[in-house]
Amino acid sequence: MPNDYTISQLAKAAEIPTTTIRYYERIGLVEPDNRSQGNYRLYSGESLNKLKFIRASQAIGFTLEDVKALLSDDDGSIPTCDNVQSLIEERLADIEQRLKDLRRVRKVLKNALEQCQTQKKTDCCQVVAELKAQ
Amino acid sequence: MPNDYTISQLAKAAEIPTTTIRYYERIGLVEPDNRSQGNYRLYSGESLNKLKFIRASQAIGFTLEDVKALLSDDDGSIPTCDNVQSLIEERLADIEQRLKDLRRVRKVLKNALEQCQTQKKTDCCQVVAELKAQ
DNA sequence: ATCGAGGTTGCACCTAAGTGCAAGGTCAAG
DNA sequence: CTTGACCTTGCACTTAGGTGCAACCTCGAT
Repeated sequence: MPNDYTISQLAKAAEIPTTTIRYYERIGLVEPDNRSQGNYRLYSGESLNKLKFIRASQAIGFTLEDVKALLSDDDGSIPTCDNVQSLIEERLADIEQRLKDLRRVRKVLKNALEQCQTQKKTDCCQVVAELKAQ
Repeated sequence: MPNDYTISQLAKAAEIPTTTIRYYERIGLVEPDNRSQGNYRLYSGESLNKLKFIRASQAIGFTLEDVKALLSDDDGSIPTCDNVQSLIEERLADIEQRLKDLRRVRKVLKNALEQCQTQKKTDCCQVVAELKAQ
């Protein structure tokens, strides 16, 4: 793991646009570890890990605000167990709810589609009316 | 079903803020059926149905753009069967994918939480490191 | 020394689905 | 005829997660 990335090297390694990395800096997520003479941002391998962590966290549904909370406490220190645990629990509850909603919606749509198909297209748009009645 | 609602009467009946109704008008979703002398918007029961339909469609995951397509074709006429059907099919595929993603995420989070709990809180934030490895 | 690639900053803009506000017009009751 | 509730318009702002651009700076190679 090299220890001095320019922003575009980091971007390439993390598969994130440089503009997005600067955006993360703006919102206080990732800071360069250093600056070159010419004021170029310089990053360590740590930063690469951090970026990967951010993307992984996003992929499992955390917002960037959540990630910020996961990465550091209010006072800038390491987050407490309770913080981490309750964030995870919140996300889980959230996900269960979304699963429930999606299954309900899937049922409605499947019904509608079936209607759509059995109507032999003579009055498929009946379906729209059906949806109205939901 | 009365036949002349002012905007706030309609809003109350549909349980949608007046501001939102005006917003729907701005984006071409719902137009008042008439105007009073004083230039007040006047709506019919049809409009009430339309609003209910919009909310029902949103609840099953259609965007307002989708709803627009469901409510009228490009030329302003009734949508064709094919239009309706393919919109529904798209939404279904979408939902299946989201269900898959959410189940995966749920698994990751459940693992993390378990780690979190079995660590007896001595090093709960290990979990963060685990997530990094995803 | 100069050229092009890549860096810097600040600022504006994007989507989606609204919300908020100000300045003014209307309506019904008292 | 005034008061208060409701309506009108237009415009700006919101959240989240970025993208795009202009004007300028730096670096390495030729």
